[in-house]
Amino acid sequence: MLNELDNNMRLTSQRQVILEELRKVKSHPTATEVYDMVRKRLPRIGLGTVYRNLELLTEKNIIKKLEFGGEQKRFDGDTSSHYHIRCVECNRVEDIFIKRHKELDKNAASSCGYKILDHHVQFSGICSHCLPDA
Amino acid sequence: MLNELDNNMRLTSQRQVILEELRKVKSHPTATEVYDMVRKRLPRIGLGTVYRNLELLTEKNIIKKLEFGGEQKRFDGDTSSHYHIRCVECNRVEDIFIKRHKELDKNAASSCGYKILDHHVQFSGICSHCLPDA
DNA sequence: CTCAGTGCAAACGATTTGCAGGGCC
DNA sequence: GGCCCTGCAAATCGTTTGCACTGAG
Repeated sequence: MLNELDNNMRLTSQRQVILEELRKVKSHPTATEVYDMVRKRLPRIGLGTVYRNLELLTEKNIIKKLEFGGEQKRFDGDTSSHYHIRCVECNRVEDIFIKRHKELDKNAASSCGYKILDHHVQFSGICSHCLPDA
Repeated sequence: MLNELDNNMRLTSQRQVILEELRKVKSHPTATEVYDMVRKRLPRIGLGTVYRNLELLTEKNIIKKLEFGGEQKRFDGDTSSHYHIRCVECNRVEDIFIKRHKELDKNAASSCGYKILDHHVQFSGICSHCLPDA
């Protein structure tokens, strides 16, 4: 694990625990949530350290930063390409593993002068927990 | 214009000018940018008023709030359903008018227990202004 | 040893809010 | 004339950063 690190990046316990905790869940936690998770194992860790490491791991493509609507950014320990859905009731964010629509990029390319690099699809809906009481 | 307002929503000059300025451009300005645009016509307007009105117009579906990655939220005077692309170099955001992919919603629905309400596609790429010097 | 990384606290930037006055309906 | 809305400023919230110290390599 973390063999993806640069030679001059150190494998600190903080960094290791942050990554482990993030990979343990599928809930796309915010920085504060990661902080809380990690603090159970490293009570003296600072929130700044969490932010710094999440940023750094994102730059190295070891994790992914999700820039959803809403206030806080979320982080995903799964870097495989997939879409996301957010429940408009409880704000839960879950993965959607459907095949990437390559035509989207093609269609977009022909409709504008951009060189298309990537796309992301965010669905919004109501999750099974929130549906019954609607 | 603004006949979409509730009976108890007042048509103040601030509100009117904010909407007019927003509809005038296709640049998806941030709240501060709207503030600057509006201030040329209403020099004494407060930033808080701009935020309050943008929020309110969003709730009434008269404008749209775009929650892109990055720091500030952007606003779109065009509420018709369309996708967006952001230039990773200059952060410009432009419209992509390709047909909505209905299959996306269908595929997503069958892959999760959600009731799908909507989806949005954000492309990232490099715009024509930034391409030559790459 | 050295220098990247840490904890802590202060700084920051975007957005929100409390309040007293103002003007639309 | 009521009350929605405004300007202003202070407050809030997520995130970033400066600094002196620590510990990985």
